[in-house]
Amino acid sequence: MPELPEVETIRRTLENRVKGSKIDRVLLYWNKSVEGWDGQKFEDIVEGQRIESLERRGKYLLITLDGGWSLVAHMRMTGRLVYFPEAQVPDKHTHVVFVLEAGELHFSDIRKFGRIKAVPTPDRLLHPSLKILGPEPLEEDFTVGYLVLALARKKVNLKTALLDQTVLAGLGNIYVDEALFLAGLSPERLANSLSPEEIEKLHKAIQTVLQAGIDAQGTSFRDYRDANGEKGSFQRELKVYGRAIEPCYTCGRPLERKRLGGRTTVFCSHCQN
DNA sequence: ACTAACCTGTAA
DNA sequence: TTACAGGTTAGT
Repeated sequence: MPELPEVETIRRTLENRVKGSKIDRVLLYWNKSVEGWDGQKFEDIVEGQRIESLERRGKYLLITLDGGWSLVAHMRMTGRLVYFPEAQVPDKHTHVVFVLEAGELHFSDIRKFGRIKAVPTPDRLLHPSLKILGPEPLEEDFTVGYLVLALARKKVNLKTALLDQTVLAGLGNIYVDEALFLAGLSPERLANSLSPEEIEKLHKAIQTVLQAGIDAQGTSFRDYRDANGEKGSFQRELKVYGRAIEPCYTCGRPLERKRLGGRTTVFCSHCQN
């Protein structure tokens, strides 16, 4: 579910709610949602620690605690982190409850793919799956020059290349399709076949779409909610994702649906070349 | 470079 | 009943 704009929105809304507060207790309802580093028990690591800061890297949320540990969370498809000011009876999909000094933080996940792992704070970015991530698309190290180099060595189609988190951290199925539409590029194009002008358009489109997603507080196509339990609004601005067969807003022709890189891809074969 | 696996819910 | 869903990883 959450891609970069959604995780960033969770980070921001959560920061307002829980930064500085102490985690008194951890209640586990489904053990596989959490892992403790080196087999240490998750609850023992976390209980009694205060939340110092919240960061995001790609689609990962990093919650740093004051006792030398950090929580690395990934929501995968349907994970949510929602804050409640008052104690709440956990619903059937809530797998972890963090009881805070004031209020509770509930991790719920219908499909149970999401994970929260406790790691020593200095190692939080060295975790294998984080270490391999490409640059942050909205930071300065994501330059046109970088994208030129990164795409040059990919022998796959554009859709597959942009979903690859080692190329760029944080794009998922929604925002890749939207960025490619905005850039006027076909998802079927070979990643190493783009002209410098096309790469520049793509670079711009990726940043524009992600920033718009953040500004809209994410895309609530179905399950996504922020830390206040609120929906985002970017679903109202989607040009192609979820619109297969429907008319292209630019040319009126029906949008195409194809499976690329193992994911459903929607695009306009007339406007995207 | 594809596919299955991890899971549950919803819609066709 | 089957297909499919904002993701990642471990197998061919």
